[in-house]
Formats: sequence, structure tokens, C-alpha cells
Amino acid sequence: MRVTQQDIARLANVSQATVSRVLAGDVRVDDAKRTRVQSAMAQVNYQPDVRAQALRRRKTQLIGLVIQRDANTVKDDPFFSILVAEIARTLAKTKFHFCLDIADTSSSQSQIYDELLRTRRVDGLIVVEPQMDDIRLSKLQADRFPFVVIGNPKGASLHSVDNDNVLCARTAAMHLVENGFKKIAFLAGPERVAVADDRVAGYNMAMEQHGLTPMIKRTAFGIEAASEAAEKLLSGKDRPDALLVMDDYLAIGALRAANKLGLSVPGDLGMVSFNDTFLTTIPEGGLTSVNMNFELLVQQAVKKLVELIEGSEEQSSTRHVVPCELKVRGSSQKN
Amino acid sequence: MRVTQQDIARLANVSQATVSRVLAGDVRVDDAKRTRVQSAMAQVNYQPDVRAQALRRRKTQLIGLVIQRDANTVKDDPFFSILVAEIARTLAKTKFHFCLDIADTSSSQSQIYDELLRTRRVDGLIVVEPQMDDIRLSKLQADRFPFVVIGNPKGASLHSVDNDNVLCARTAAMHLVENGFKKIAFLAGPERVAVADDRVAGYNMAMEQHGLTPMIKRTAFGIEAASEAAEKLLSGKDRPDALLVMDDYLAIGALRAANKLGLSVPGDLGMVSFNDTFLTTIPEGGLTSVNMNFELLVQQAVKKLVELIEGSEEQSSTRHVVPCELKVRGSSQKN
DNA sequence: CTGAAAGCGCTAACAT
DNA sequence: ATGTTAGCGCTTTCAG
Repeated sequence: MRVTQQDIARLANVSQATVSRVLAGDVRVDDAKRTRVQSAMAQVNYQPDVRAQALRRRKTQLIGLVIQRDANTVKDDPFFSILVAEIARTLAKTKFHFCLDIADTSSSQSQIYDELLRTRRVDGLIVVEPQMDDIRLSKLQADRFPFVVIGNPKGASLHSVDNDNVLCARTAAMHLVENGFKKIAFLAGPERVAVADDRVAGYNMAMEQHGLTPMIKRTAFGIEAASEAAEKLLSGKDRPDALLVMDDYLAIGALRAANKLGLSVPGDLGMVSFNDTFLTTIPEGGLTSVNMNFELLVQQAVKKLVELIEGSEEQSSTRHVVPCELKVRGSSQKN
Repeated sequence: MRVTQQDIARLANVSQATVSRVLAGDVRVDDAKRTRVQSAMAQVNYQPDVRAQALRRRKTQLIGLVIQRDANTVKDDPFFSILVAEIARTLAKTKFHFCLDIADTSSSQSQIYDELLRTRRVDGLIVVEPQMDDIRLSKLQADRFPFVVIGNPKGASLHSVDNDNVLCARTAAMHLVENGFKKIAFLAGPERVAVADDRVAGYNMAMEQHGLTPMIKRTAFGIEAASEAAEKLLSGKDRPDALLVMDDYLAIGALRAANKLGLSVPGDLGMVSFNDTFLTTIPEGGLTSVNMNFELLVQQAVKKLVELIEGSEEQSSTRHVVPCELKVRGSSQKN
């Protein structure tokens, strides 16, 4: 059997409650006793049982993330690596731990939400890639469960942290315009995904402002899908001279399509993408990309979530916007 | 307050113990009562409180992974994305959940092990990248804590799952020899990392067998480091005509160096790497890479760990070897 | 087959 | 300042 507070209490010749108090850092404990307790704890390398604490305190000190993609996309797309690594790093500085689930099908998604919520395995959730009329969000709200959305959940009253994706996309598109590109197409993510829609809006604004015609091609996430979509886009009669791509990962697919069609970047085709991951170092001369300042984004999200979990006051709705920054590299320099 | 078994019991007019039995699928429950209980549960969407279950059953149904790298390497290196995604996917099919920690410094590493072990937050651990005289392993063994190592922990009596890295590297090197390459260098990972050492051994075997001189360059993990190491290797007087690279990620760095030096692949330089991630699609013609069959590797590790956690019999030591497969692409075809 | 009751290890209210 | 006591929600004997 494991060593419990009862054992420590016997060793230090105090009551078990006192041991608990010492552990909690309660000031009203006699110094002599405290010392005895502490040395007893050290002696047997006592650590409190988190299962018992969780039951009693009604808190597991666990924060959850449920990724809504199939495992293959997850492992290839750097977005998730960053997200996961950054959440883990941020939580390491707190007393919370990180519980990760991947649920590709929407039924298992729904199921896992039910489970996580009702079974109280985690104290709070980080939600990414919110969609329109997202069932997950309504479930969470109905249960009054603490959660923070990374992204832009339209129309709901909740807590979210996000970039200004409209502005980011507008800036990126403007950059291409300023660099002399005329027929700028946007290889965007799926519809009804907020990030994609926001970026489309920003792109449209930039085009309109310069009297250019928007040209939008939607693609599923995944390098294969992106490559095919790009190929269609680039082999049409009205070939764009620049591509704004949803993210670096998809840009690699677009790059492959360009390659296949014998188009050189940036000579025949300018390119700008989002996320600024290590993938931007892959093409000759580098890929211009928008840095979303992910570290900060995640930190803010975690901070807010911890506040929600621990805080007593119930704020109805907050939104934190993290600035992004265009990282100019070779792919957007028209020679 | 949340809905408990007590509430269900009242609703169904049975005792709380019976509710528990129904939940556990106990056969010795009257059918009528079972039905009543089940409909009561459905009616209020009852789910058992996992904190209480954890305390009572002495199991949290949580499996841990502690990554021993700084968060930046973690987010860039596809190895971890694969590992994490695959663990999550495998666990989704079980009743276990996944607890992920990243601890870069060795002190926090040690601390986190103490915490995870003694506080019983997780039921078992998956350990990756074992090193020589790994303190983590001794701690786990001293505590008789269930764990499975992915990799090759030398000399300890424990459970591990791994590829035959010696054979993999030998096969990869042989492939280059058979394709007419003569001066084959190995851009290997850091010393004392088991995977790297094993692969060096396999590479040496192949070289020796063909009367070729081995040429080994060690590099730290990271694309920058790899690029620099490759540049040194390729700009020396005795320039290799082929490179065996530790993994796809580092190969991207090597590729960049080749590019910079004006060497074309595979014309001037053959290349074969390991892991067979999506990065292999990046170079023109594709990058030949050894597929380590990661899905299977992780599945085996998880399966064994679950057995250790649930099983009663205590096996002293097992080792499962997963076969790998060379995926031939353009980069190793001396045309 | 089923209910009553004990107790997992801890926190916190209560009493002294 | 400290000990006693009552649970947290569940599983699992033990009786019957």
C-alpha cells in the first residue's frame, strides 16, 4: 500500500488533519510540528494522491484539448504540433496537466465531449477550429463548463483568443499587390471554418480596394487536397500570378503543383502563406508567411482558462486579439 | 450539484449499489430493474464521476508521455507529431486517455517523474528516447511503476518496443551501394542516443561488408544544425556521393546544404533518410526513406502498457521488434 | 439477486 | 493551534 497522510501523521505524531494543513501551507500550524511533518514527508518521499484530491476538491487539475481531425492530418500539419507543444509548455509552468484527445468522426467527437464534460475528467477545455453552429460549443455552454476558444466563434457569448484574421489576410494580400502581382488567387480552407472565412473576407477587402477581381479556391486540409486544388487553379485559362495560401502546410502542396506545371516561384507565381512554421524554409529563397504569434495566443488562452476554472466571478464573454506579423521572404518578391 | 448514482437510484427505486452494478455490467441484476436503471440514466444523461472511480479503483485511466526536449524541437520535429498523434489515436480505441508533458530541463524532468509516479496521476507511462543510464528508467523500476519504452534501452530488464535499427540502417546503406554509390556518408544524430548508435552500427556493417570506408558526421537534432553539419561534410575535400541521414527532418537540412553548394540530388548526391514522413514528398522526385512502421510500433507499445496496467501476471521483460520498410524514391536513383 | 455498509485518501467545517 | 468528524461518489464485500 502507498504512503498516505495517515502514515505521515503517525510518523510525526500529529493528527492527519495537521498533515493536510502543512501540505496546504496553512499558517496556523505550530512551527515545531510543521518541521516534524515536513521531515517525515521528505523521509518517505510523500506526495499526495491526486485521485483523492480530485474527488475531494472537485478538480482534476487537468486541461483538455480535443482535436477534430483525423490522426493523419494531425501528424502532418505543423499547426497542431505548435498548438500541442505550446499548450504543454505553457501548462508546465502551472499546476495543471494536459489531456489530449483526437476524435476524427463527428459522432466520436460528440461522444467524447459528453464523456469529458459529464465525467469531469478535465477541469476545462481549449477548443480549436470552431465552426458555425458548433455543437461542441452549445454542449459546453449548456453544461456551464469552463472553456476557451482559440479562433473566432461567431455569435456566441463566450471566451475566445484569436488573431485578427481579416486584417492578417488583408495585409498579406496587400503585400502581394504592392510587390506588383495582379492576379492574386486565394487557396482557402474549407467553408464554414471561421479562420478560412475571416481570411477570405480580408483578402476580398484588399482585392476590392485595389479594383482587382477576387479568385477563391476552397480546399480541404491536407497536402494532397491542396496540391490538387492548386493544380486546377493554376492550369485554368486565367492563371493567377500569385497565390495566397491558407497555411504553410497547404502551401507545400501548392508548391508541388506549381513544380509539376513547370511554374517557378516567385518568377511565374508569387506565394504568401500563413503560420510561419519551419516549412517556410523549404522552398529556395524561403516562403513569405504570416506569423500568427502562436506562443502568445496559446498563453493567453491558457491563462484565461485557468482564471475561469479558479476564478469565482463569472464574466460573460471576453475576446483577446493577438497581433500577427508578415515575414517577408523570397516567394513574394517578383524578381 | 451533479447527478450521482444516488439520484439514479432514487429515480429507479433501487439501491445505489444496484446502479453501480448495472453500470459495471454485472449479470446478476434483475432485468426489470436493469431496464429501470438504464432508462433513468439515459433520462438525465448520467455519466459516472471519473474522479470517484479513480480513487476507488485506484486507477485514473490515464496514460502519460513525458517528452524530454525543449518545446521548439518538439513542434518542428515530425517524429513527435507522429508519436503524439499515434498515441492519441490508439488510445481513442481504449478506455484510456492521454496525458502529455514536455519537460526540457533535466531537473524538471526528474521532478515531473516524481510527481507523476507518486501522485498517481497516470496509470502508466510511455518512455521515448531512452539514454544510457537513464535515471527515468531507474526511478520507474524502483517504484515498480508500469511503463513501456519505445526505443532500445540497453542493459535494463524492462518492456520495450522498437525497430531493428541496426538492420534498417544496414538495409538503407546497402540500397545506396547497390545503386552505384561509392562514398556514402552517414549524417547521424547525437552520440549516446540509442537510435543513432544502432543505426551507426548498421551502417558500419554495410560499409565493411562492401569494403567501403565509413564516414560518420554527428549532428544535433534540428534543421539548422543538420544543415551546417551537412555543409561541412559536403565541402570537405573528400566529398561523399551519397548521404544517409538520421531522419527526414534532418534530411531537409541536408538538402538545403546541398542546394547551397550547387549539388543536385540525386545527380551529385544520393540521399536516403529515415521515418518516411510527408517531408519525403518535398524534394523533386521524392526522398527515399525508411518507413519505421510507427503506427504499429505505437500500437504495440500501448497494448503492452495496457496489459501491464491491467494484467495481474508480472512479466519481467519483453521486447517487441517491429519491421521497417525501405520506400524507394528519386533521391537514391543514380540515374 | 439486492441492499446496507465500509472505505479509497483527502479537505474543511466544527469544536475545543 | 489542532484534533475530531463528516463527507466527495464510487466499488465491493458482506449479509440476507
